Amino acid sequence: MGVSARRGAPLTIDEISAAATRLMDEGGPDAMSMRKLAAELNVNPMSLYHHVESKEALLALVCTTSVLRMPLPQDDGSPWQEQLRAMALAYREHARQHRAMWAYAHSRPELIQDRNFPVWATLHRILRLAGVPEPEVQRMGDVLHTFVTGFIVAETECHLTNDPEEMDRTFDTAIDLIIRGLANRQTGG
Amino acid sequence: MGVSARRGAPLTIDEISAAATRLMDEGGPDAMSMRKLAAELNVNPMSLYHHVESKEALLALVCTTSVLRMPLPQDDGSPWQEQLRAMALAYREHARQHRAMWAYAHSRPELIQDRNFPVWATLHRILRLAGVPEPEVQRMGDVLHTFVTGFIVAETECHLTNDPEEMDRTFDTAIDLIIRGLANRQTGG
DNA sequence: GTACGTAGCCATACACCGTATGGCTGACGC
DNA sequence: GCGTCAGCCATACGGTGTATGGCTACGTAC
Repeated sequence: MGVSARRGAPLTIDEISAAATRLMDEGGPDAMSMRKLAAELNVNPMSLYHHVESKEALLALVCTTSVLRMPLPQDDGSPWQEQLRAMALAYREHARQHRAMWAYAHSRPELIQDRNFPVWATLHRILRLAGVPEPEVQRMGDVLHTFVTGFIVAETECHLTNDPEEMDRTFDTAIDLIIRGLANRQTGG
Repeated sequence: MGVSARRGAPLTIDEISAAATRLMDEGGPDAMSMRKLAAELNVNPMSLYHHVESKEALLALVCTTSVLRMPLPQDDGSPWQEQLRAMALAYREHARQHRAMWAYAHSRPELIQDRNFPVWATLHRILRLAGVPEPEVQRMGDVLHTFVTGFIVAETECHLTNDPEEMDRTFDTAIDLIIRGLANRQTGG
């Protein structure tokens, strides 16, 4: 029923999403233009709008599907410090593969505010493991998330050193600071 | 020599910068279009380019002048914990007044990477006061900056709670976590 | 006074953007 | 055969940043 004149098969949302992700990764939201995307898919720009409500909606889709694919550390019985570090590293790796997407997602509150993403369950689990009392889990989770996110955005946006070794040391310093802050909730000043 | 036909006085860079800041605060970098800016100043769009190299350069100017105006805590002899908190609050206040600018600045590495901004001297001073050994001051400063920035971006971009009281509690949790992490550099795990 | 350089300004134009509108085509149910 | 509708697309509108080149009026030199 009305397949594209220039293509054999009809468009699919997955195809669109994949191409959009590529354009996004290559040049950010400005480079991901509906026209370029259509050209890439060998389709008229307006055809995209049969599968997607708007550019904004498409970018939201791209962000959420990507986040949902991010691997998270399972509870393997290792100490919470290890698991926390592993989770931060997962974030870091994901951000490195999708720098522009990260920056963009943070300008869209509704994409971040949603606490139903599995990320949050994992983070809260680790915090309970670290002995954070229940009424503080949500708040502490929010704080840690902003810290790790802030660090990783800074790293991927090149606000810090360019030396990879020094960068790793800085990452360790960051995680250690968080871990010490968490570990000394009772004793600390 | 060639004053605008529609205005009495010639344009000034300060005037342009001020209007650009206003547009930026109101609707972010997209709303700050050269055409709207020109209309606001009752001038032809192209006239702006006699005072400014490009939109990008103008936004860079807007960001840096604004950051330089941000008030910073002086060393009043109070404990480093107090001064650190005061500095975070200064950031917070500034971000609240210029949300969009903050988000934008963080997509422009060269605006953040410059360690000559007075912000850094103040931060490093406080860290020395907290007993951070000299070789770690720079690194720890970078880490703290990413943490505080991450938190404040999250707050101003509404990634967290909407309840102001809960927001203040979350802010305290964040600062306390940092302070504990710093205070227990030797003893902590 | 008059010629020239030039700072400041602006009209026009180009290439790009997102998308509203409305019409085409061809598969499907009846 | 006929209606419906999914999929696609041509056209057009109003927006963007800015390259180009020309206008005006002032400051200076002669």
